[in-house]
Amino acid sequence: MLKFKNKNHNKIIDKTSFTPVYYQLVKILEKEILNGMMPGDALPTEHEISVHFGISRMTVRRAIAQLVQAGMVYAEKGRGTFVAKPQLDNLIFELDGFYAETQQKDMNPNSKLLEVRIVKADENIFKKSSIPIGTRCLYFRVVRKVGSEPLIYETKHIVYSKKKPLLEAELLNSTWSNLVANNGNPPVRSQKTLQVKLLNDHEAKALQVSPITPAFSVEQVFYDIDNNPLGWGISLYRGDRYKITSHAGWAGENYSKGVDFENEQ
Amino acid sequence: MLKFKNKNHNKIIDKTSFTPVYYQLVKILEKEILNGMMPGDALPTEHEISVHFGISRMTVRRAIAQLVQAGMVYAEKGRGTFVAKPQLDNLIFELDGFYAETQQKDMNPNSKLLEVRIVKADENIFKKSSIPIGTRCLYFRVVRKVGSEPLIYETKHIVYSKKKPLLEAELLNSTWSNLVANNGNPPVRSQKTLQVKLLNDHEAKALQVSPITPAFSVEQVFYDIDNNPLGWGISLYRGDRYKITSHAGWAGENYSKGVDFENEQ
DNA sequence: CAGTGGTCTAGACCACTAT
DNA sequence: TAGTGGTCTAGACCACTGA
Repeated sequence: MLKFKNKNHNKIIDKTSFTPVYYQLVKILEKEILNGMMPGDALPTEHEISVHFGISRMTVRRAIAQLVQAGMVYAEKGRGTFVAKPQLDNLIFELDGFYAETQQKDMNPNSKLLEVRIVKADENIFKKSSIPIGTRCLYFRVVRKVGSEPLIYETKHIVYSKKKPLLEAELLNSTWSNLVANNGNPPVRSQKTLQVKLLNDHEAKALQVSPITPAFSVEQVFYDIDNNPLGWGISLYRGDRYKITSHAGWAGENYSKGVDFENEQ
Repeated sequence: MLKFKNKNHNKIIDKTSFTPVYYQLVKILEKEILNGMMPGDALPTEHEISVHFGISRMTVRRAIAQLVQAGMVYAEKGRGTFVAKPQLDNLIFELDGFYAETQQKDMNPNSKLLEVRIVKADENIFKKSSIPIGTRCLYFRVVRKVGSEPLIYETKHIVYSKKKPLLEAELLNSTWSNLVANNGNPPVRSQKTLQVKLLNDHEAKALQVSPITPAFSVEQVFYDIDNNPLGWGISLYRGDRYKITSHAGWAGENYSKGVDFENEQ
């Protein structure tokens, strides 16, 4: 019997199952680690595991690789594989939902185009985005609402091409990267900066809040494959309405992560 | 000769090299994709690649798996493997540096303990952290500075155990998760919330800024393996000094990501 | 020295896609 | 039906660790 440090292991792998063997093993090892193993404890060797379950060592390695990827274990050449200490001090926030959350949920999301026009990039735009001075850009401002409540204020510049004129509906509904891709030269990378800012009078008015309301500022620059800037935008998210949650470590069943914008306090 | 859509491929794999074959192939494929392939284009089949380079299909699969992991390509059963469209609209910010950056850089980082005492968890603490009302907690407040400039204001509660008394130096210098681990019941997961807040008078005074300064608020709760809360803390980062940068898409050489706290604007 | 994880091979069978 | 990616095997050799 294979010993997982504290107790005999009696799980079995069903080779006829539709779920892959390596994945069954991942789940077995996860459970074994969660129930009674401590950081630093050694897992059985790959050879032991493969013999015990009657599977190939390559399959065992695939399962372990997945646990390494998840940060649950680490392997050391010539020594063994060990339970890792959960990494809890690094903070990773995913802001996918910043946009998506407002869109779903039959909350009547809607947007208002405040201004559109063609501008030539000036010193300021160049400094922020490295778009060369004089470049013709499509400039527009949008307020995004849920119901009658404004939540996001966006200011964007897109390097202009006559190829395809953009319709108002596109400006409001396309994703940022799709808009930037408009001229056929697709963006392949983007640089983002997250800051906190106090809204100025103008922004506060557009968002219908008092001018001293704090806000998340997300600034993005998109580049094509040759590192030419294609677009630059700043989105302001009302700080009184948005918070970002994140989770780290060995997730239990109740894993969650996302953005709320309907919060107390 | 293997055709990578646009041109003949003349790279070669050195099987005697110290760098693994699969990794050489990853780099070759990356270069091939960056130079002239577009999202949606098909890669050569795994079989074609293995024959062309004279390597096993399993090794080819390992290289491709790495590209899938990186989000550069995607595979479809029965169809083939294709170049992916870079995901640029989801925002992922890593705040590892929030702490680390201030520590390095011979910038004379230093911390000041404002208060320590034992408290019993009240209604408010319970609501924020789910630490049961009445639980004895170590409560302390710290200001972290670089040189003479205060940057971070922290308020923390740790579920108290008599096991190991904590020294002042530990409170100031240990990582948050190490402090929480003090009582021998290690934290295995944490929940975090990022918000923007206006500093109140008390916080602003501690950070030596005007009270209407906005700040990042990072709130963390640590749990043990049985989902018992072990600690709860709020860190306030001066919004005028911190910004968080992030990068997405097909990284060129000049990949960068992190936290700056010495910024213009 | 024996044991470990890291790499790699040359097959095999499968489910799926397209024709 | 032919071709694709997904899984799995039973070996092999290597570099590294520890006694």
